[in-house]
Amino acid sequence: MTPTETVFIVDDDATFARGLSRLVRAAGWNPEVFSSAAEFLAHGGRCEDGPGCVILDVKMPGMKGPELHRTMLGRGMSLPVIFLTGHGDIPTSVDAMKLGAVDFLEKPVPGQVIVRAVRAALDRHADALRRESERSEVESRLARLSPREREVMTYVIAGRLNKQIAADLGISVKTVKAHRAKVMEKMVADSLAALVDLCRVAGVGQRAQGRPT
Amino acid sequence: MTPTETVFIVDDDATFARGLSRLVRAAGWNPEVFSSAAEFLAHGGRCEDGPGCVILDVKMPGMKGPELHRTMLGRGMSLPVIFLTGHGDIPTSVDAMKLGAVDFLEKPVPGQVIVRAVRAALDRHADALRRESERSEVESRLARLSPREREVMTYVIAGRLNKQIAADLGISVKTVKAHRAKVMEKMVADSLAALVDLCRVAGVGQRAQGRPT
DNA sequence: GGACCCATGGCCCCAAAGGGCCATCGTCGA
DNA sequence: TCGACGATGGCCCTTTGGGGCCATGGGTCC
Repeated sequence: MTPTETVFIVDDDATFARGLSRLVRAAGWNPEVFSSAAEFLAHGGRCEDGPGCVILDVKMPGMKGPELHRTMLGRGMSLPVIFLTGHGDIPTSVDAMKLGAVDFLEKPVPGQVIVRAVRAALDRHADALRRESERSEVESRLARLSPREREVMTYVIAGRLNKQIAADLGISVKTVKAHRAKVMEKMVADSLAALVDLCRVAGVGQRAQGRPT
Repeated sequence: MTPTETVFIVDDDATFARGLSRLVRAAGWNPEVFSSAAEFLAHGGRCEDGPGCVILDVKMPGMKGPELHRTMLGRGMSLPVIFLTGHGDIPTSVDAMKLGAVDFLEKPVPGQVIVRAVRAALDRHADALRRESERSEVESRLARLSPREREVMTYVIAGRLNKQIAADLGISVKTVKAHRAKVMEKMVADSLAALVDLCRVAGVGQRAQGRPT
């Protein structure tokens, strides 16, 4: 079964939201409607089993769409945002896009346009989730390393030889080997190349040698 | 000396362009004015010695700003674009931002706002140039590899042992070693880690092992 | 035709990495 | 206090990788 793709709809206009909800359902996604930013934030925008996105009304009583967008970013929520607005202006749309909104549409919007935007948003989120899951997997492995192991690892992925690392750290080659072996085991890397890749995924220790000219 | 930062101004309104030009110069950058998209394209937007950006008027006789933007992207020009417009609309601004425009401003714009946008655009371009120069350096090294060497390299950065590569290619370990040595020499990599890094910069052969769960 | 590059590979040797076995300390939690 | 674990390291042996030296054969470019 296809993992459920959830489309959160945050709009104070119940009638409009219902229409959107139907559209979303008809397109094969799972709509969830909220009538205010606060209500949405209380729920947390969790969509356990798959990618999702949010369709935000710009103009709502209480917290406005753009403000909610910023709040979401501040909380580290990666849910892509699509704005819908009745009376938007350029600065608002530009700011929204700068912050990574997928689209900024003016009502009335043809259903097809919304569907396309949602599709793009869901795809983007699916990518983000993939990258994030890889990254967090690597992070959890990194977390299992002892400080010393991690230190040795940074030397290893910098291309240093065991003897050099030993000299730098003032310890014996045997000990470096021991740490190194532990690193490979804990990181579940079966080769130096794999270890370097894993570290790059997590953004650890860039560049093993001087940059090119 | 600071490398010259060039700000191309494409606007059919000569008076406005002159004002912009003065503003840009006062901010310490080098302005270059063009009165039409065609004129700018003919010049090519080359700014030899440093980062640059373009300030485009949306509404011009002949090719419009957004059209020029697309043309630039089609030609692989990495110059960041800032739009200025008198009568813009949301779809235009949103499309421009989706295509990577740095900003989309409505006239009249406070000089300070323009300066900030240009600063951001120049910084972005400087980054892009840095990455591009690294990338092209690696590409040129890759281009020096013989097909066989490159083939061997993909196995190497996938974490395969020489004996495994030899078996896979049906050749002797000695030959693999020879190719491998040539690869390290031509790529100017002094360690496996460095080689992997170089390849990642150029987007060659991702992931040395299965992805995490 | 000679210079050069590429692909191939045998022989040999050394350096480096991997790993087993064992041992000592010190810390920390049960 | 015992046991787990991290850090350290000696000894030893095997597998790999790196290179030197040399050779063959096939192309290509002046």
